[in-house]
Amino acid sequence: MIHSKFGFLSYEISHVIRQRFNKQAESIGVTHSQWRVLVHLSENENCRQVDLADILNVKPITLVRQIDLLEQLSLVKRLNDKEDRRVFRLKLTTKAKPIMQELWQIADSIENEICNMLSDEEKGVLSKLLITIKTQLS
Amino acid sequence: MIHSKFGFLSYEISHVIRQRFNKQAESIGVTHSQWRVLVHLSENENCRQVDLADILNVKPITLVRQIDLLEQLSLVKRLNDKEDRRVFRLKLTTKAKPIMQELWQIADSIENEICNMLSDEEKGVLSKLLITIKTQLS
DNA sequence: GCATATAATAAGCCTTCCTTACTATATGCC
DNA sequence: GGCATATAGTAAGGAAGGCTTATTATATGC
Repeated sequence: MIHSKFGFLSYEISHVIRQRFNKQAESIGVTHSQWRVLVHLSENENCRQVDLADILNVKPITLVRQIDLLEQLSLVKRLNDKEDRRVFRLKLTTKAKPIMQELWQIADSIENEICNMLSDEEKGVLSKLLITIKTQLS
Repeated sequence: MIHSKFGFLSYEISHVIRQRFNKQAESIGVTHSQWRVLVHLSENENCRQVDLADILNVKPITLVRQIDLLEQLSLVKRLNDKEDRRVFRLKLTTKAKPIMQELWQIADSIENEICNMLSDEEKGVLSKLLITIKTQLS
């Protein structure tokens, strides 16, 4: 039955979440995908584009476009690596910090809506199971 | 912590699943999104485009393009409604049936990979929680 | 010092999604 | 009957996310 397929369920859920996020973050000018880049970058500052693309599960060329946009928004900087002149090291700008806080607030508000549907225990179980899957998928 | 956010987790998981599905279904010429249309249509045969768009959580114009493509592949037919000349009723073609079986097999194989990561009990709990969320989200 | 590998990117394409605006048809109301 | 309003589908056009293939510059291994 379709309704018990994780593939479908996780898609349907993340689809709705993405839509809500995009709507609320529209005024900030950052999409859910771009926010995903920012978040993973903030956890891996100073990484190379090729590393971040790998973390994000996209091809390097896909990330190039996104970094281009984020650089235009002055949220991300490409810094030359001293040891390897081919590579850029990625950094969040100081301007990015407060904007990311706003984005986290949006994410939190959506997250809270979902959390209200579950008990504390259920929340814990769900997180654990999803983390298990995510870890093993990559 | 990012790693315990359902929004992120469900996205990351469905992102990987979508990629795998698209790769395996490439030879069939159907994307994950198009398959999503087919599945929801098969559960709501003879519905109007506007109804299906609503089910899929997309705007009618978005569905128009997808139906166009699926019609080109001879997987879906638009039938005139006798009572309301503005509407089309959507149907899967006979050609769609075997192709959907192939697609279900791909989906099942991906699903099984995930299921192997969990115990039977965990699977049941996860389904239940995700269904709770999905139901309340819409 | 040459062959091979790698990082970033350009060109160009497809799909998904949208906003806005149009056409045809239904429907409610006078 | 006839007009106002609502609704179903779609054209036009655009943004974003994703890709393949090929190019350039630089590293690196032999």
